[in-house]
Amino acid sequence: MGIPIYIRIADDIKEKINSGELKPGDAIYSENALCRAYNASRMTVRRGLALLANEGYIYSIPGKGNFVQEPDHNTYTLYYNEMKNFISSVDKTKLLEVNIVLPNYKLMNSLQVNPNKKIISIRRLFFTEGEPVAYDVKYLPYYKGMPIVEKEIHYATFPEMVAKSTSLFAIKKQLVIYAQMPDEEIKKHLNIYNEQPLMVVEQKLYNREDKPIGLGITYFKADYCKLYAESYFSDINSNEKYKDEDEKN
Amino acid sequence: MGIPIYIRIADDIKEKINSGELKPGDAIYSENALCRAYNASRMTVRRGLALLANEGYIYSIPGKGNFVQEPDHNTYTLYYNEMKNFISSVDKTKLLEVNIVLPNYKLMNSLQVNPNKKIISIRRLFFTEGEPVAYDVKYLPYYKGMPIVEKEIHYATFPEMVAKSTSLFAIKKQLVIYAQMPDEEIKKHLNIYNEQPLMVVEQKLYNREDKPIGLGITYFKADYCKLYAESYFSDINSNEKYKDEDEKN
DNA sequence: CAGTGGTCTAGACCACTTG
DNA sequence: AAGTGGTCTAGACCACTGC
Repeated sequence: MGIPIYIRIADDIKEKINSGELKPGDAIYSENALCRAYNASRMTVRRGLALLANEGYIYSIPGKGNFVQEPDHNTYTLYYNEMKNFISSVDKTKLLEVNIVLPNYKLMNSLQVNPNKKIISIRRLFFTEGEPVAYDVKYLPYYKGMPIVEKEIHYATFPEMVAKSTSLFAIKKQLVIYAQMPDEEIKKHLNIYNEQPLMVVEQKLYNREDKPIGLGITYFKADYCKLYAESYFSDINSNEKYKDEDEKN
Repeated sequence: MGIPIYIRIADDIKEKINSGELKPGDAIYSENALCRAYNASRMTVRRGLALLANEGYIYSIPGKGNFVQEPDHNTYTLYYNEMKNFISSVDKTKLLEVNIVLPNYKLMNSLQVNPNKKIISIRRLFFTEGEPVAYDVKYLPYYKGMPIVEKEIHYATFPEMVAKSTSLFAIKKQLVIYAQMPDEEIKKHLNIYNEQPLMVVEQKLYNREDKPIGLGITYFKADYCKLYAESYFSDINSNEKYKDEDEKN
């Protein structure tokens, strides 16, 4: 049969955990016991256990054994792209303003810069099918040799704008998400006449040295922004390619 | 030196990727080449590469090689607990109503049940320091032997309420997050007198067979709900325990 | 002390891609 | 045919926990 042993081991144990036969805190059979049970070498058994550990199912205590992990049910995978969310896609942007400013107190704090540091501020409107759907402000501390091209200003997402020099891998990001009523200026830009709230997404970018390299605040018309998240582990179970054979058994 | 070889291999390659020396699409040295370079066996080299693959840095094509992955900069890790968010913690709940209802159209659709299926509906208020901060509704299809105890109704989070029978592992969850104005009933319950929006979080739970087993909708007063998310890979870099030694080099 | 997990080796065979 | 990654073995030594 084509299913690798380590996958079978992982799936079997996973099944025991999902079905409740093994509960958080319970010990797994020892690696040597699993070797005998599956007639496999220890490296193969350990590979199976490594899979489970990566997916958050088990943890190990050296000298004691492998144990079922308490699942973290507060952690989700969130998909967020300022230009493309669950219900709408930005197809046009309008540049309202590009400016060099000095930081106010909040910016100094957020970007960890001194009061004399020049900050590039970019204000944009996002459109979906002719309708203004979001008002967007980006602040980036100005560093030498920072090439901001017109095309980027219009269509690049924030990480793409900032990551010209370093690799996108190196960038750490934080989001803070909340609801808010629009002020008069935003109401004007987004054509809001009734009482309608905003979804606000603050995006903060850090470089490899944990230094802030950008702050973006996007104000979405509530109607045009739903965010979507799902359980952290969407079961990377028996790597798809074995799914069919799996069902036959 | 105490740092395992496979960690060193992974860190070295990670460094090349983070610094931009290796770009997405580039090929890594072959496994055999890395064996020679680090004077290590192939299993050890492969273990290092497995680390990188797990963290999304590289992927492999059998027969060809290992390649640097295009980073997914739209994926975040979101922390969400209905009882405890970024800025406030629920310290009291008030049960407004527990009811057995028949599903309306939206519920039938959401929970994939027929019109005669009995649904348990639970309406609660969440308080923080005496202040009502959220209005919460849960719908769970009623199944035999479903023990809902008073204590759970007050203080359990949704996954905990539902997961009495199966393991929490088996539960898949989806969140949809949006902003909305409160209707009159919610305004009343949450003591909202001015124009203040709500953060709404819909939480849908599925069992192992992908069948919906619960729908929860939580309406937070905007002031009391900020959600927080960060880059998917918070650098599980050189496993903490090696951090110090790492810096010495 | 025996048993556990953590690291590592030096081979093997396979399926695949490339020239 | 040579090189690549994918799976697997049968050992080894270590540090650790428990009795």
